[in-house]
Amino acid sequence: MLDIQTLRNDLAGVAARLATRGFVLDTARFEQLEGERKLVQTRTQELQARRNAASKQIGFAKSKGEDVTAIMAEVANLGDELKQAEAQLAVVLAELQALLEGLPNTPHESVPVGKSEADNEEVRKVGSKPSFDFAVQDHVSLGEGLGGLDFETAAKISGARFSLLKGGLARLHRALAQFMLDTHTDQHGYTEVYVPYLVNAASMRGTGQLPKFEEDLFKVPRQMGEGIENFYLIPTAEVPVTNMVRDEIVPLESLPMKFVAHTPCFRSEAGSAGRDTRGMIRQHQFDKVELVQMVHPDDSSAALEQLLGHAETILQQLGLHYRVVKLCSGDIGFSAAMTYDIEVWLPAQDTYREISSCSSFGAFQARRMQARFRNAQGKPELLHTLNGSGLAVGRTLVAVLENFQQADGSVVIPEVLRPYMGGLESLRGLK
RNA sequence: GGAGAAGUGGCCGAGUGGUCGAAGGCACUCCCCUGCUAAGGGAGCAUGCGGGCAUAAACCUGCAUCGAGGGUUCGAAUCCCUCCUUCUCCGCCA
Repeated sequence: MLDIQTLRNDLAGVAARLATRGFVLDTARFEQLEGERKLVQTRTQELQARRNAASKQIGFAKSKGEDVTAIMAEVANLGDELKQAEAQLAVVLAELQALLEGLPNTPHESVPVGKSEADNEEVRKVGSKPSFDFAVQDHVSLGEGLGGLDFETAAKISGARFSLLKGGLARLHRALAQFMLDTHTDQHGYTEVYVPYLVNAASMRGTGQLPKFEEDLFKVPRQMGEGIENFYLIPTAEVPVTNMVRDEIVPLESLPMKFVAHTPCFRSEAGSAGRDTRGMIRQHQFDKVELVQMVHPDDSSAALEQLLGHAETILQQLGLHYRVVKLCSGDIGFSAAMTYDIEVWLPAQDTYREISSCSSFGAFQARRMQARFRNAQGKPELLHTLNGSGLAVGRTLVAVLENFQQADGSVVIPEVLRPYMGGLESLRGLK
């Protein structure tokens, strides 16, 4: 959520910055709502003040045994007017809030201006493309050849966009997650957390998935008293982990907070019918190791570079070729102020595919969540949040399969994973 | 699932219709005293949103907030209803 003060003080400026990401801010509507709010709020508070003063008088007079009928009569007339004003105020505030919650974050000043993916900036390439003297297979035929990847059974059990891993492949998948977790906890100073996979609407609102992107989420209705309230399956660990600090005021000394979590992620992929239908690239369920940081506002830029480096370490240690892309203003996500994508080389597709997305959100999420720290002056101040995949486990598995495949259809296991694989050096025809 | 108890500021904890946004304590900040450690005295110290303000801080002021949402009342932390959460006991269970 953007700071309403900023909107009041520099509406045109905010509109211009939002325009760089292709968002049109209805400034006239904001001004109209804001004007109405000011009017109604002032009037409501005036009425409340009068009522409070009169009530106080009544109490005071009664305690002295005086007659209060005169004041009572005066206050009685206030009632209806006040109720009406309060109701009107509630409506205006709700509209204003809805408008505010629908506004995306303003891009950081360093973000390149652009319309789409095509305008993203390549920051660097690391490593080099592997060369093959045979016709490469994609991960689907490799996995099926190894007997460890079974989409048909997954489809029978659940439907399209699910996968089933077996034997060595299932273990490799687990090994990847373990390796990532161990690296981030042992070498990068993150605290591992295990978190709920079903969260409430307030949490989704806090990180910005709600109210705008409900169609991307899996909803689980449940009976709550007389009504229905929804749980939501997390689309990323960012949601539960970041919401750990919702409605909290943490001490200055606790910053930066760095958490890592391995969770499944669930996405309805509502808008992507027909895209990436083959293989494990785009699934309703996939595992991800997620890095989350809560930092002092002064440190968030440096923290993003650091977090990006942590994610890159995984690819480097696995020996995978990748590039880092800085997303342009038109391509960054709703809540993000700045985003780097890490794209891994996939030889069978002859292209780079996103395997991690590292973003800084400034105070955008913190403001929605009222997540604060006590600053040096002792005053509560919004903290800054960041997160990034480190990495998407399913896509990493795809990358390992495709990049380390051999002519005979076997796959060499990267050395750093072998301790997690019982010393196994390659996957071949496992049952 | 059944029975009971409880949810108050950073923390502990008083408060059952009226100068209560809230006693007292701890923690914290400032000052005084004290030649270490410790102790003593005084003051300050919730959050959000408005207005003063055309701008940052400070300050003054109004409103709201005592788990959440409704209700009763001139007035609710306090009474009523619904819900949520936590704790204890019983049952069930990975």
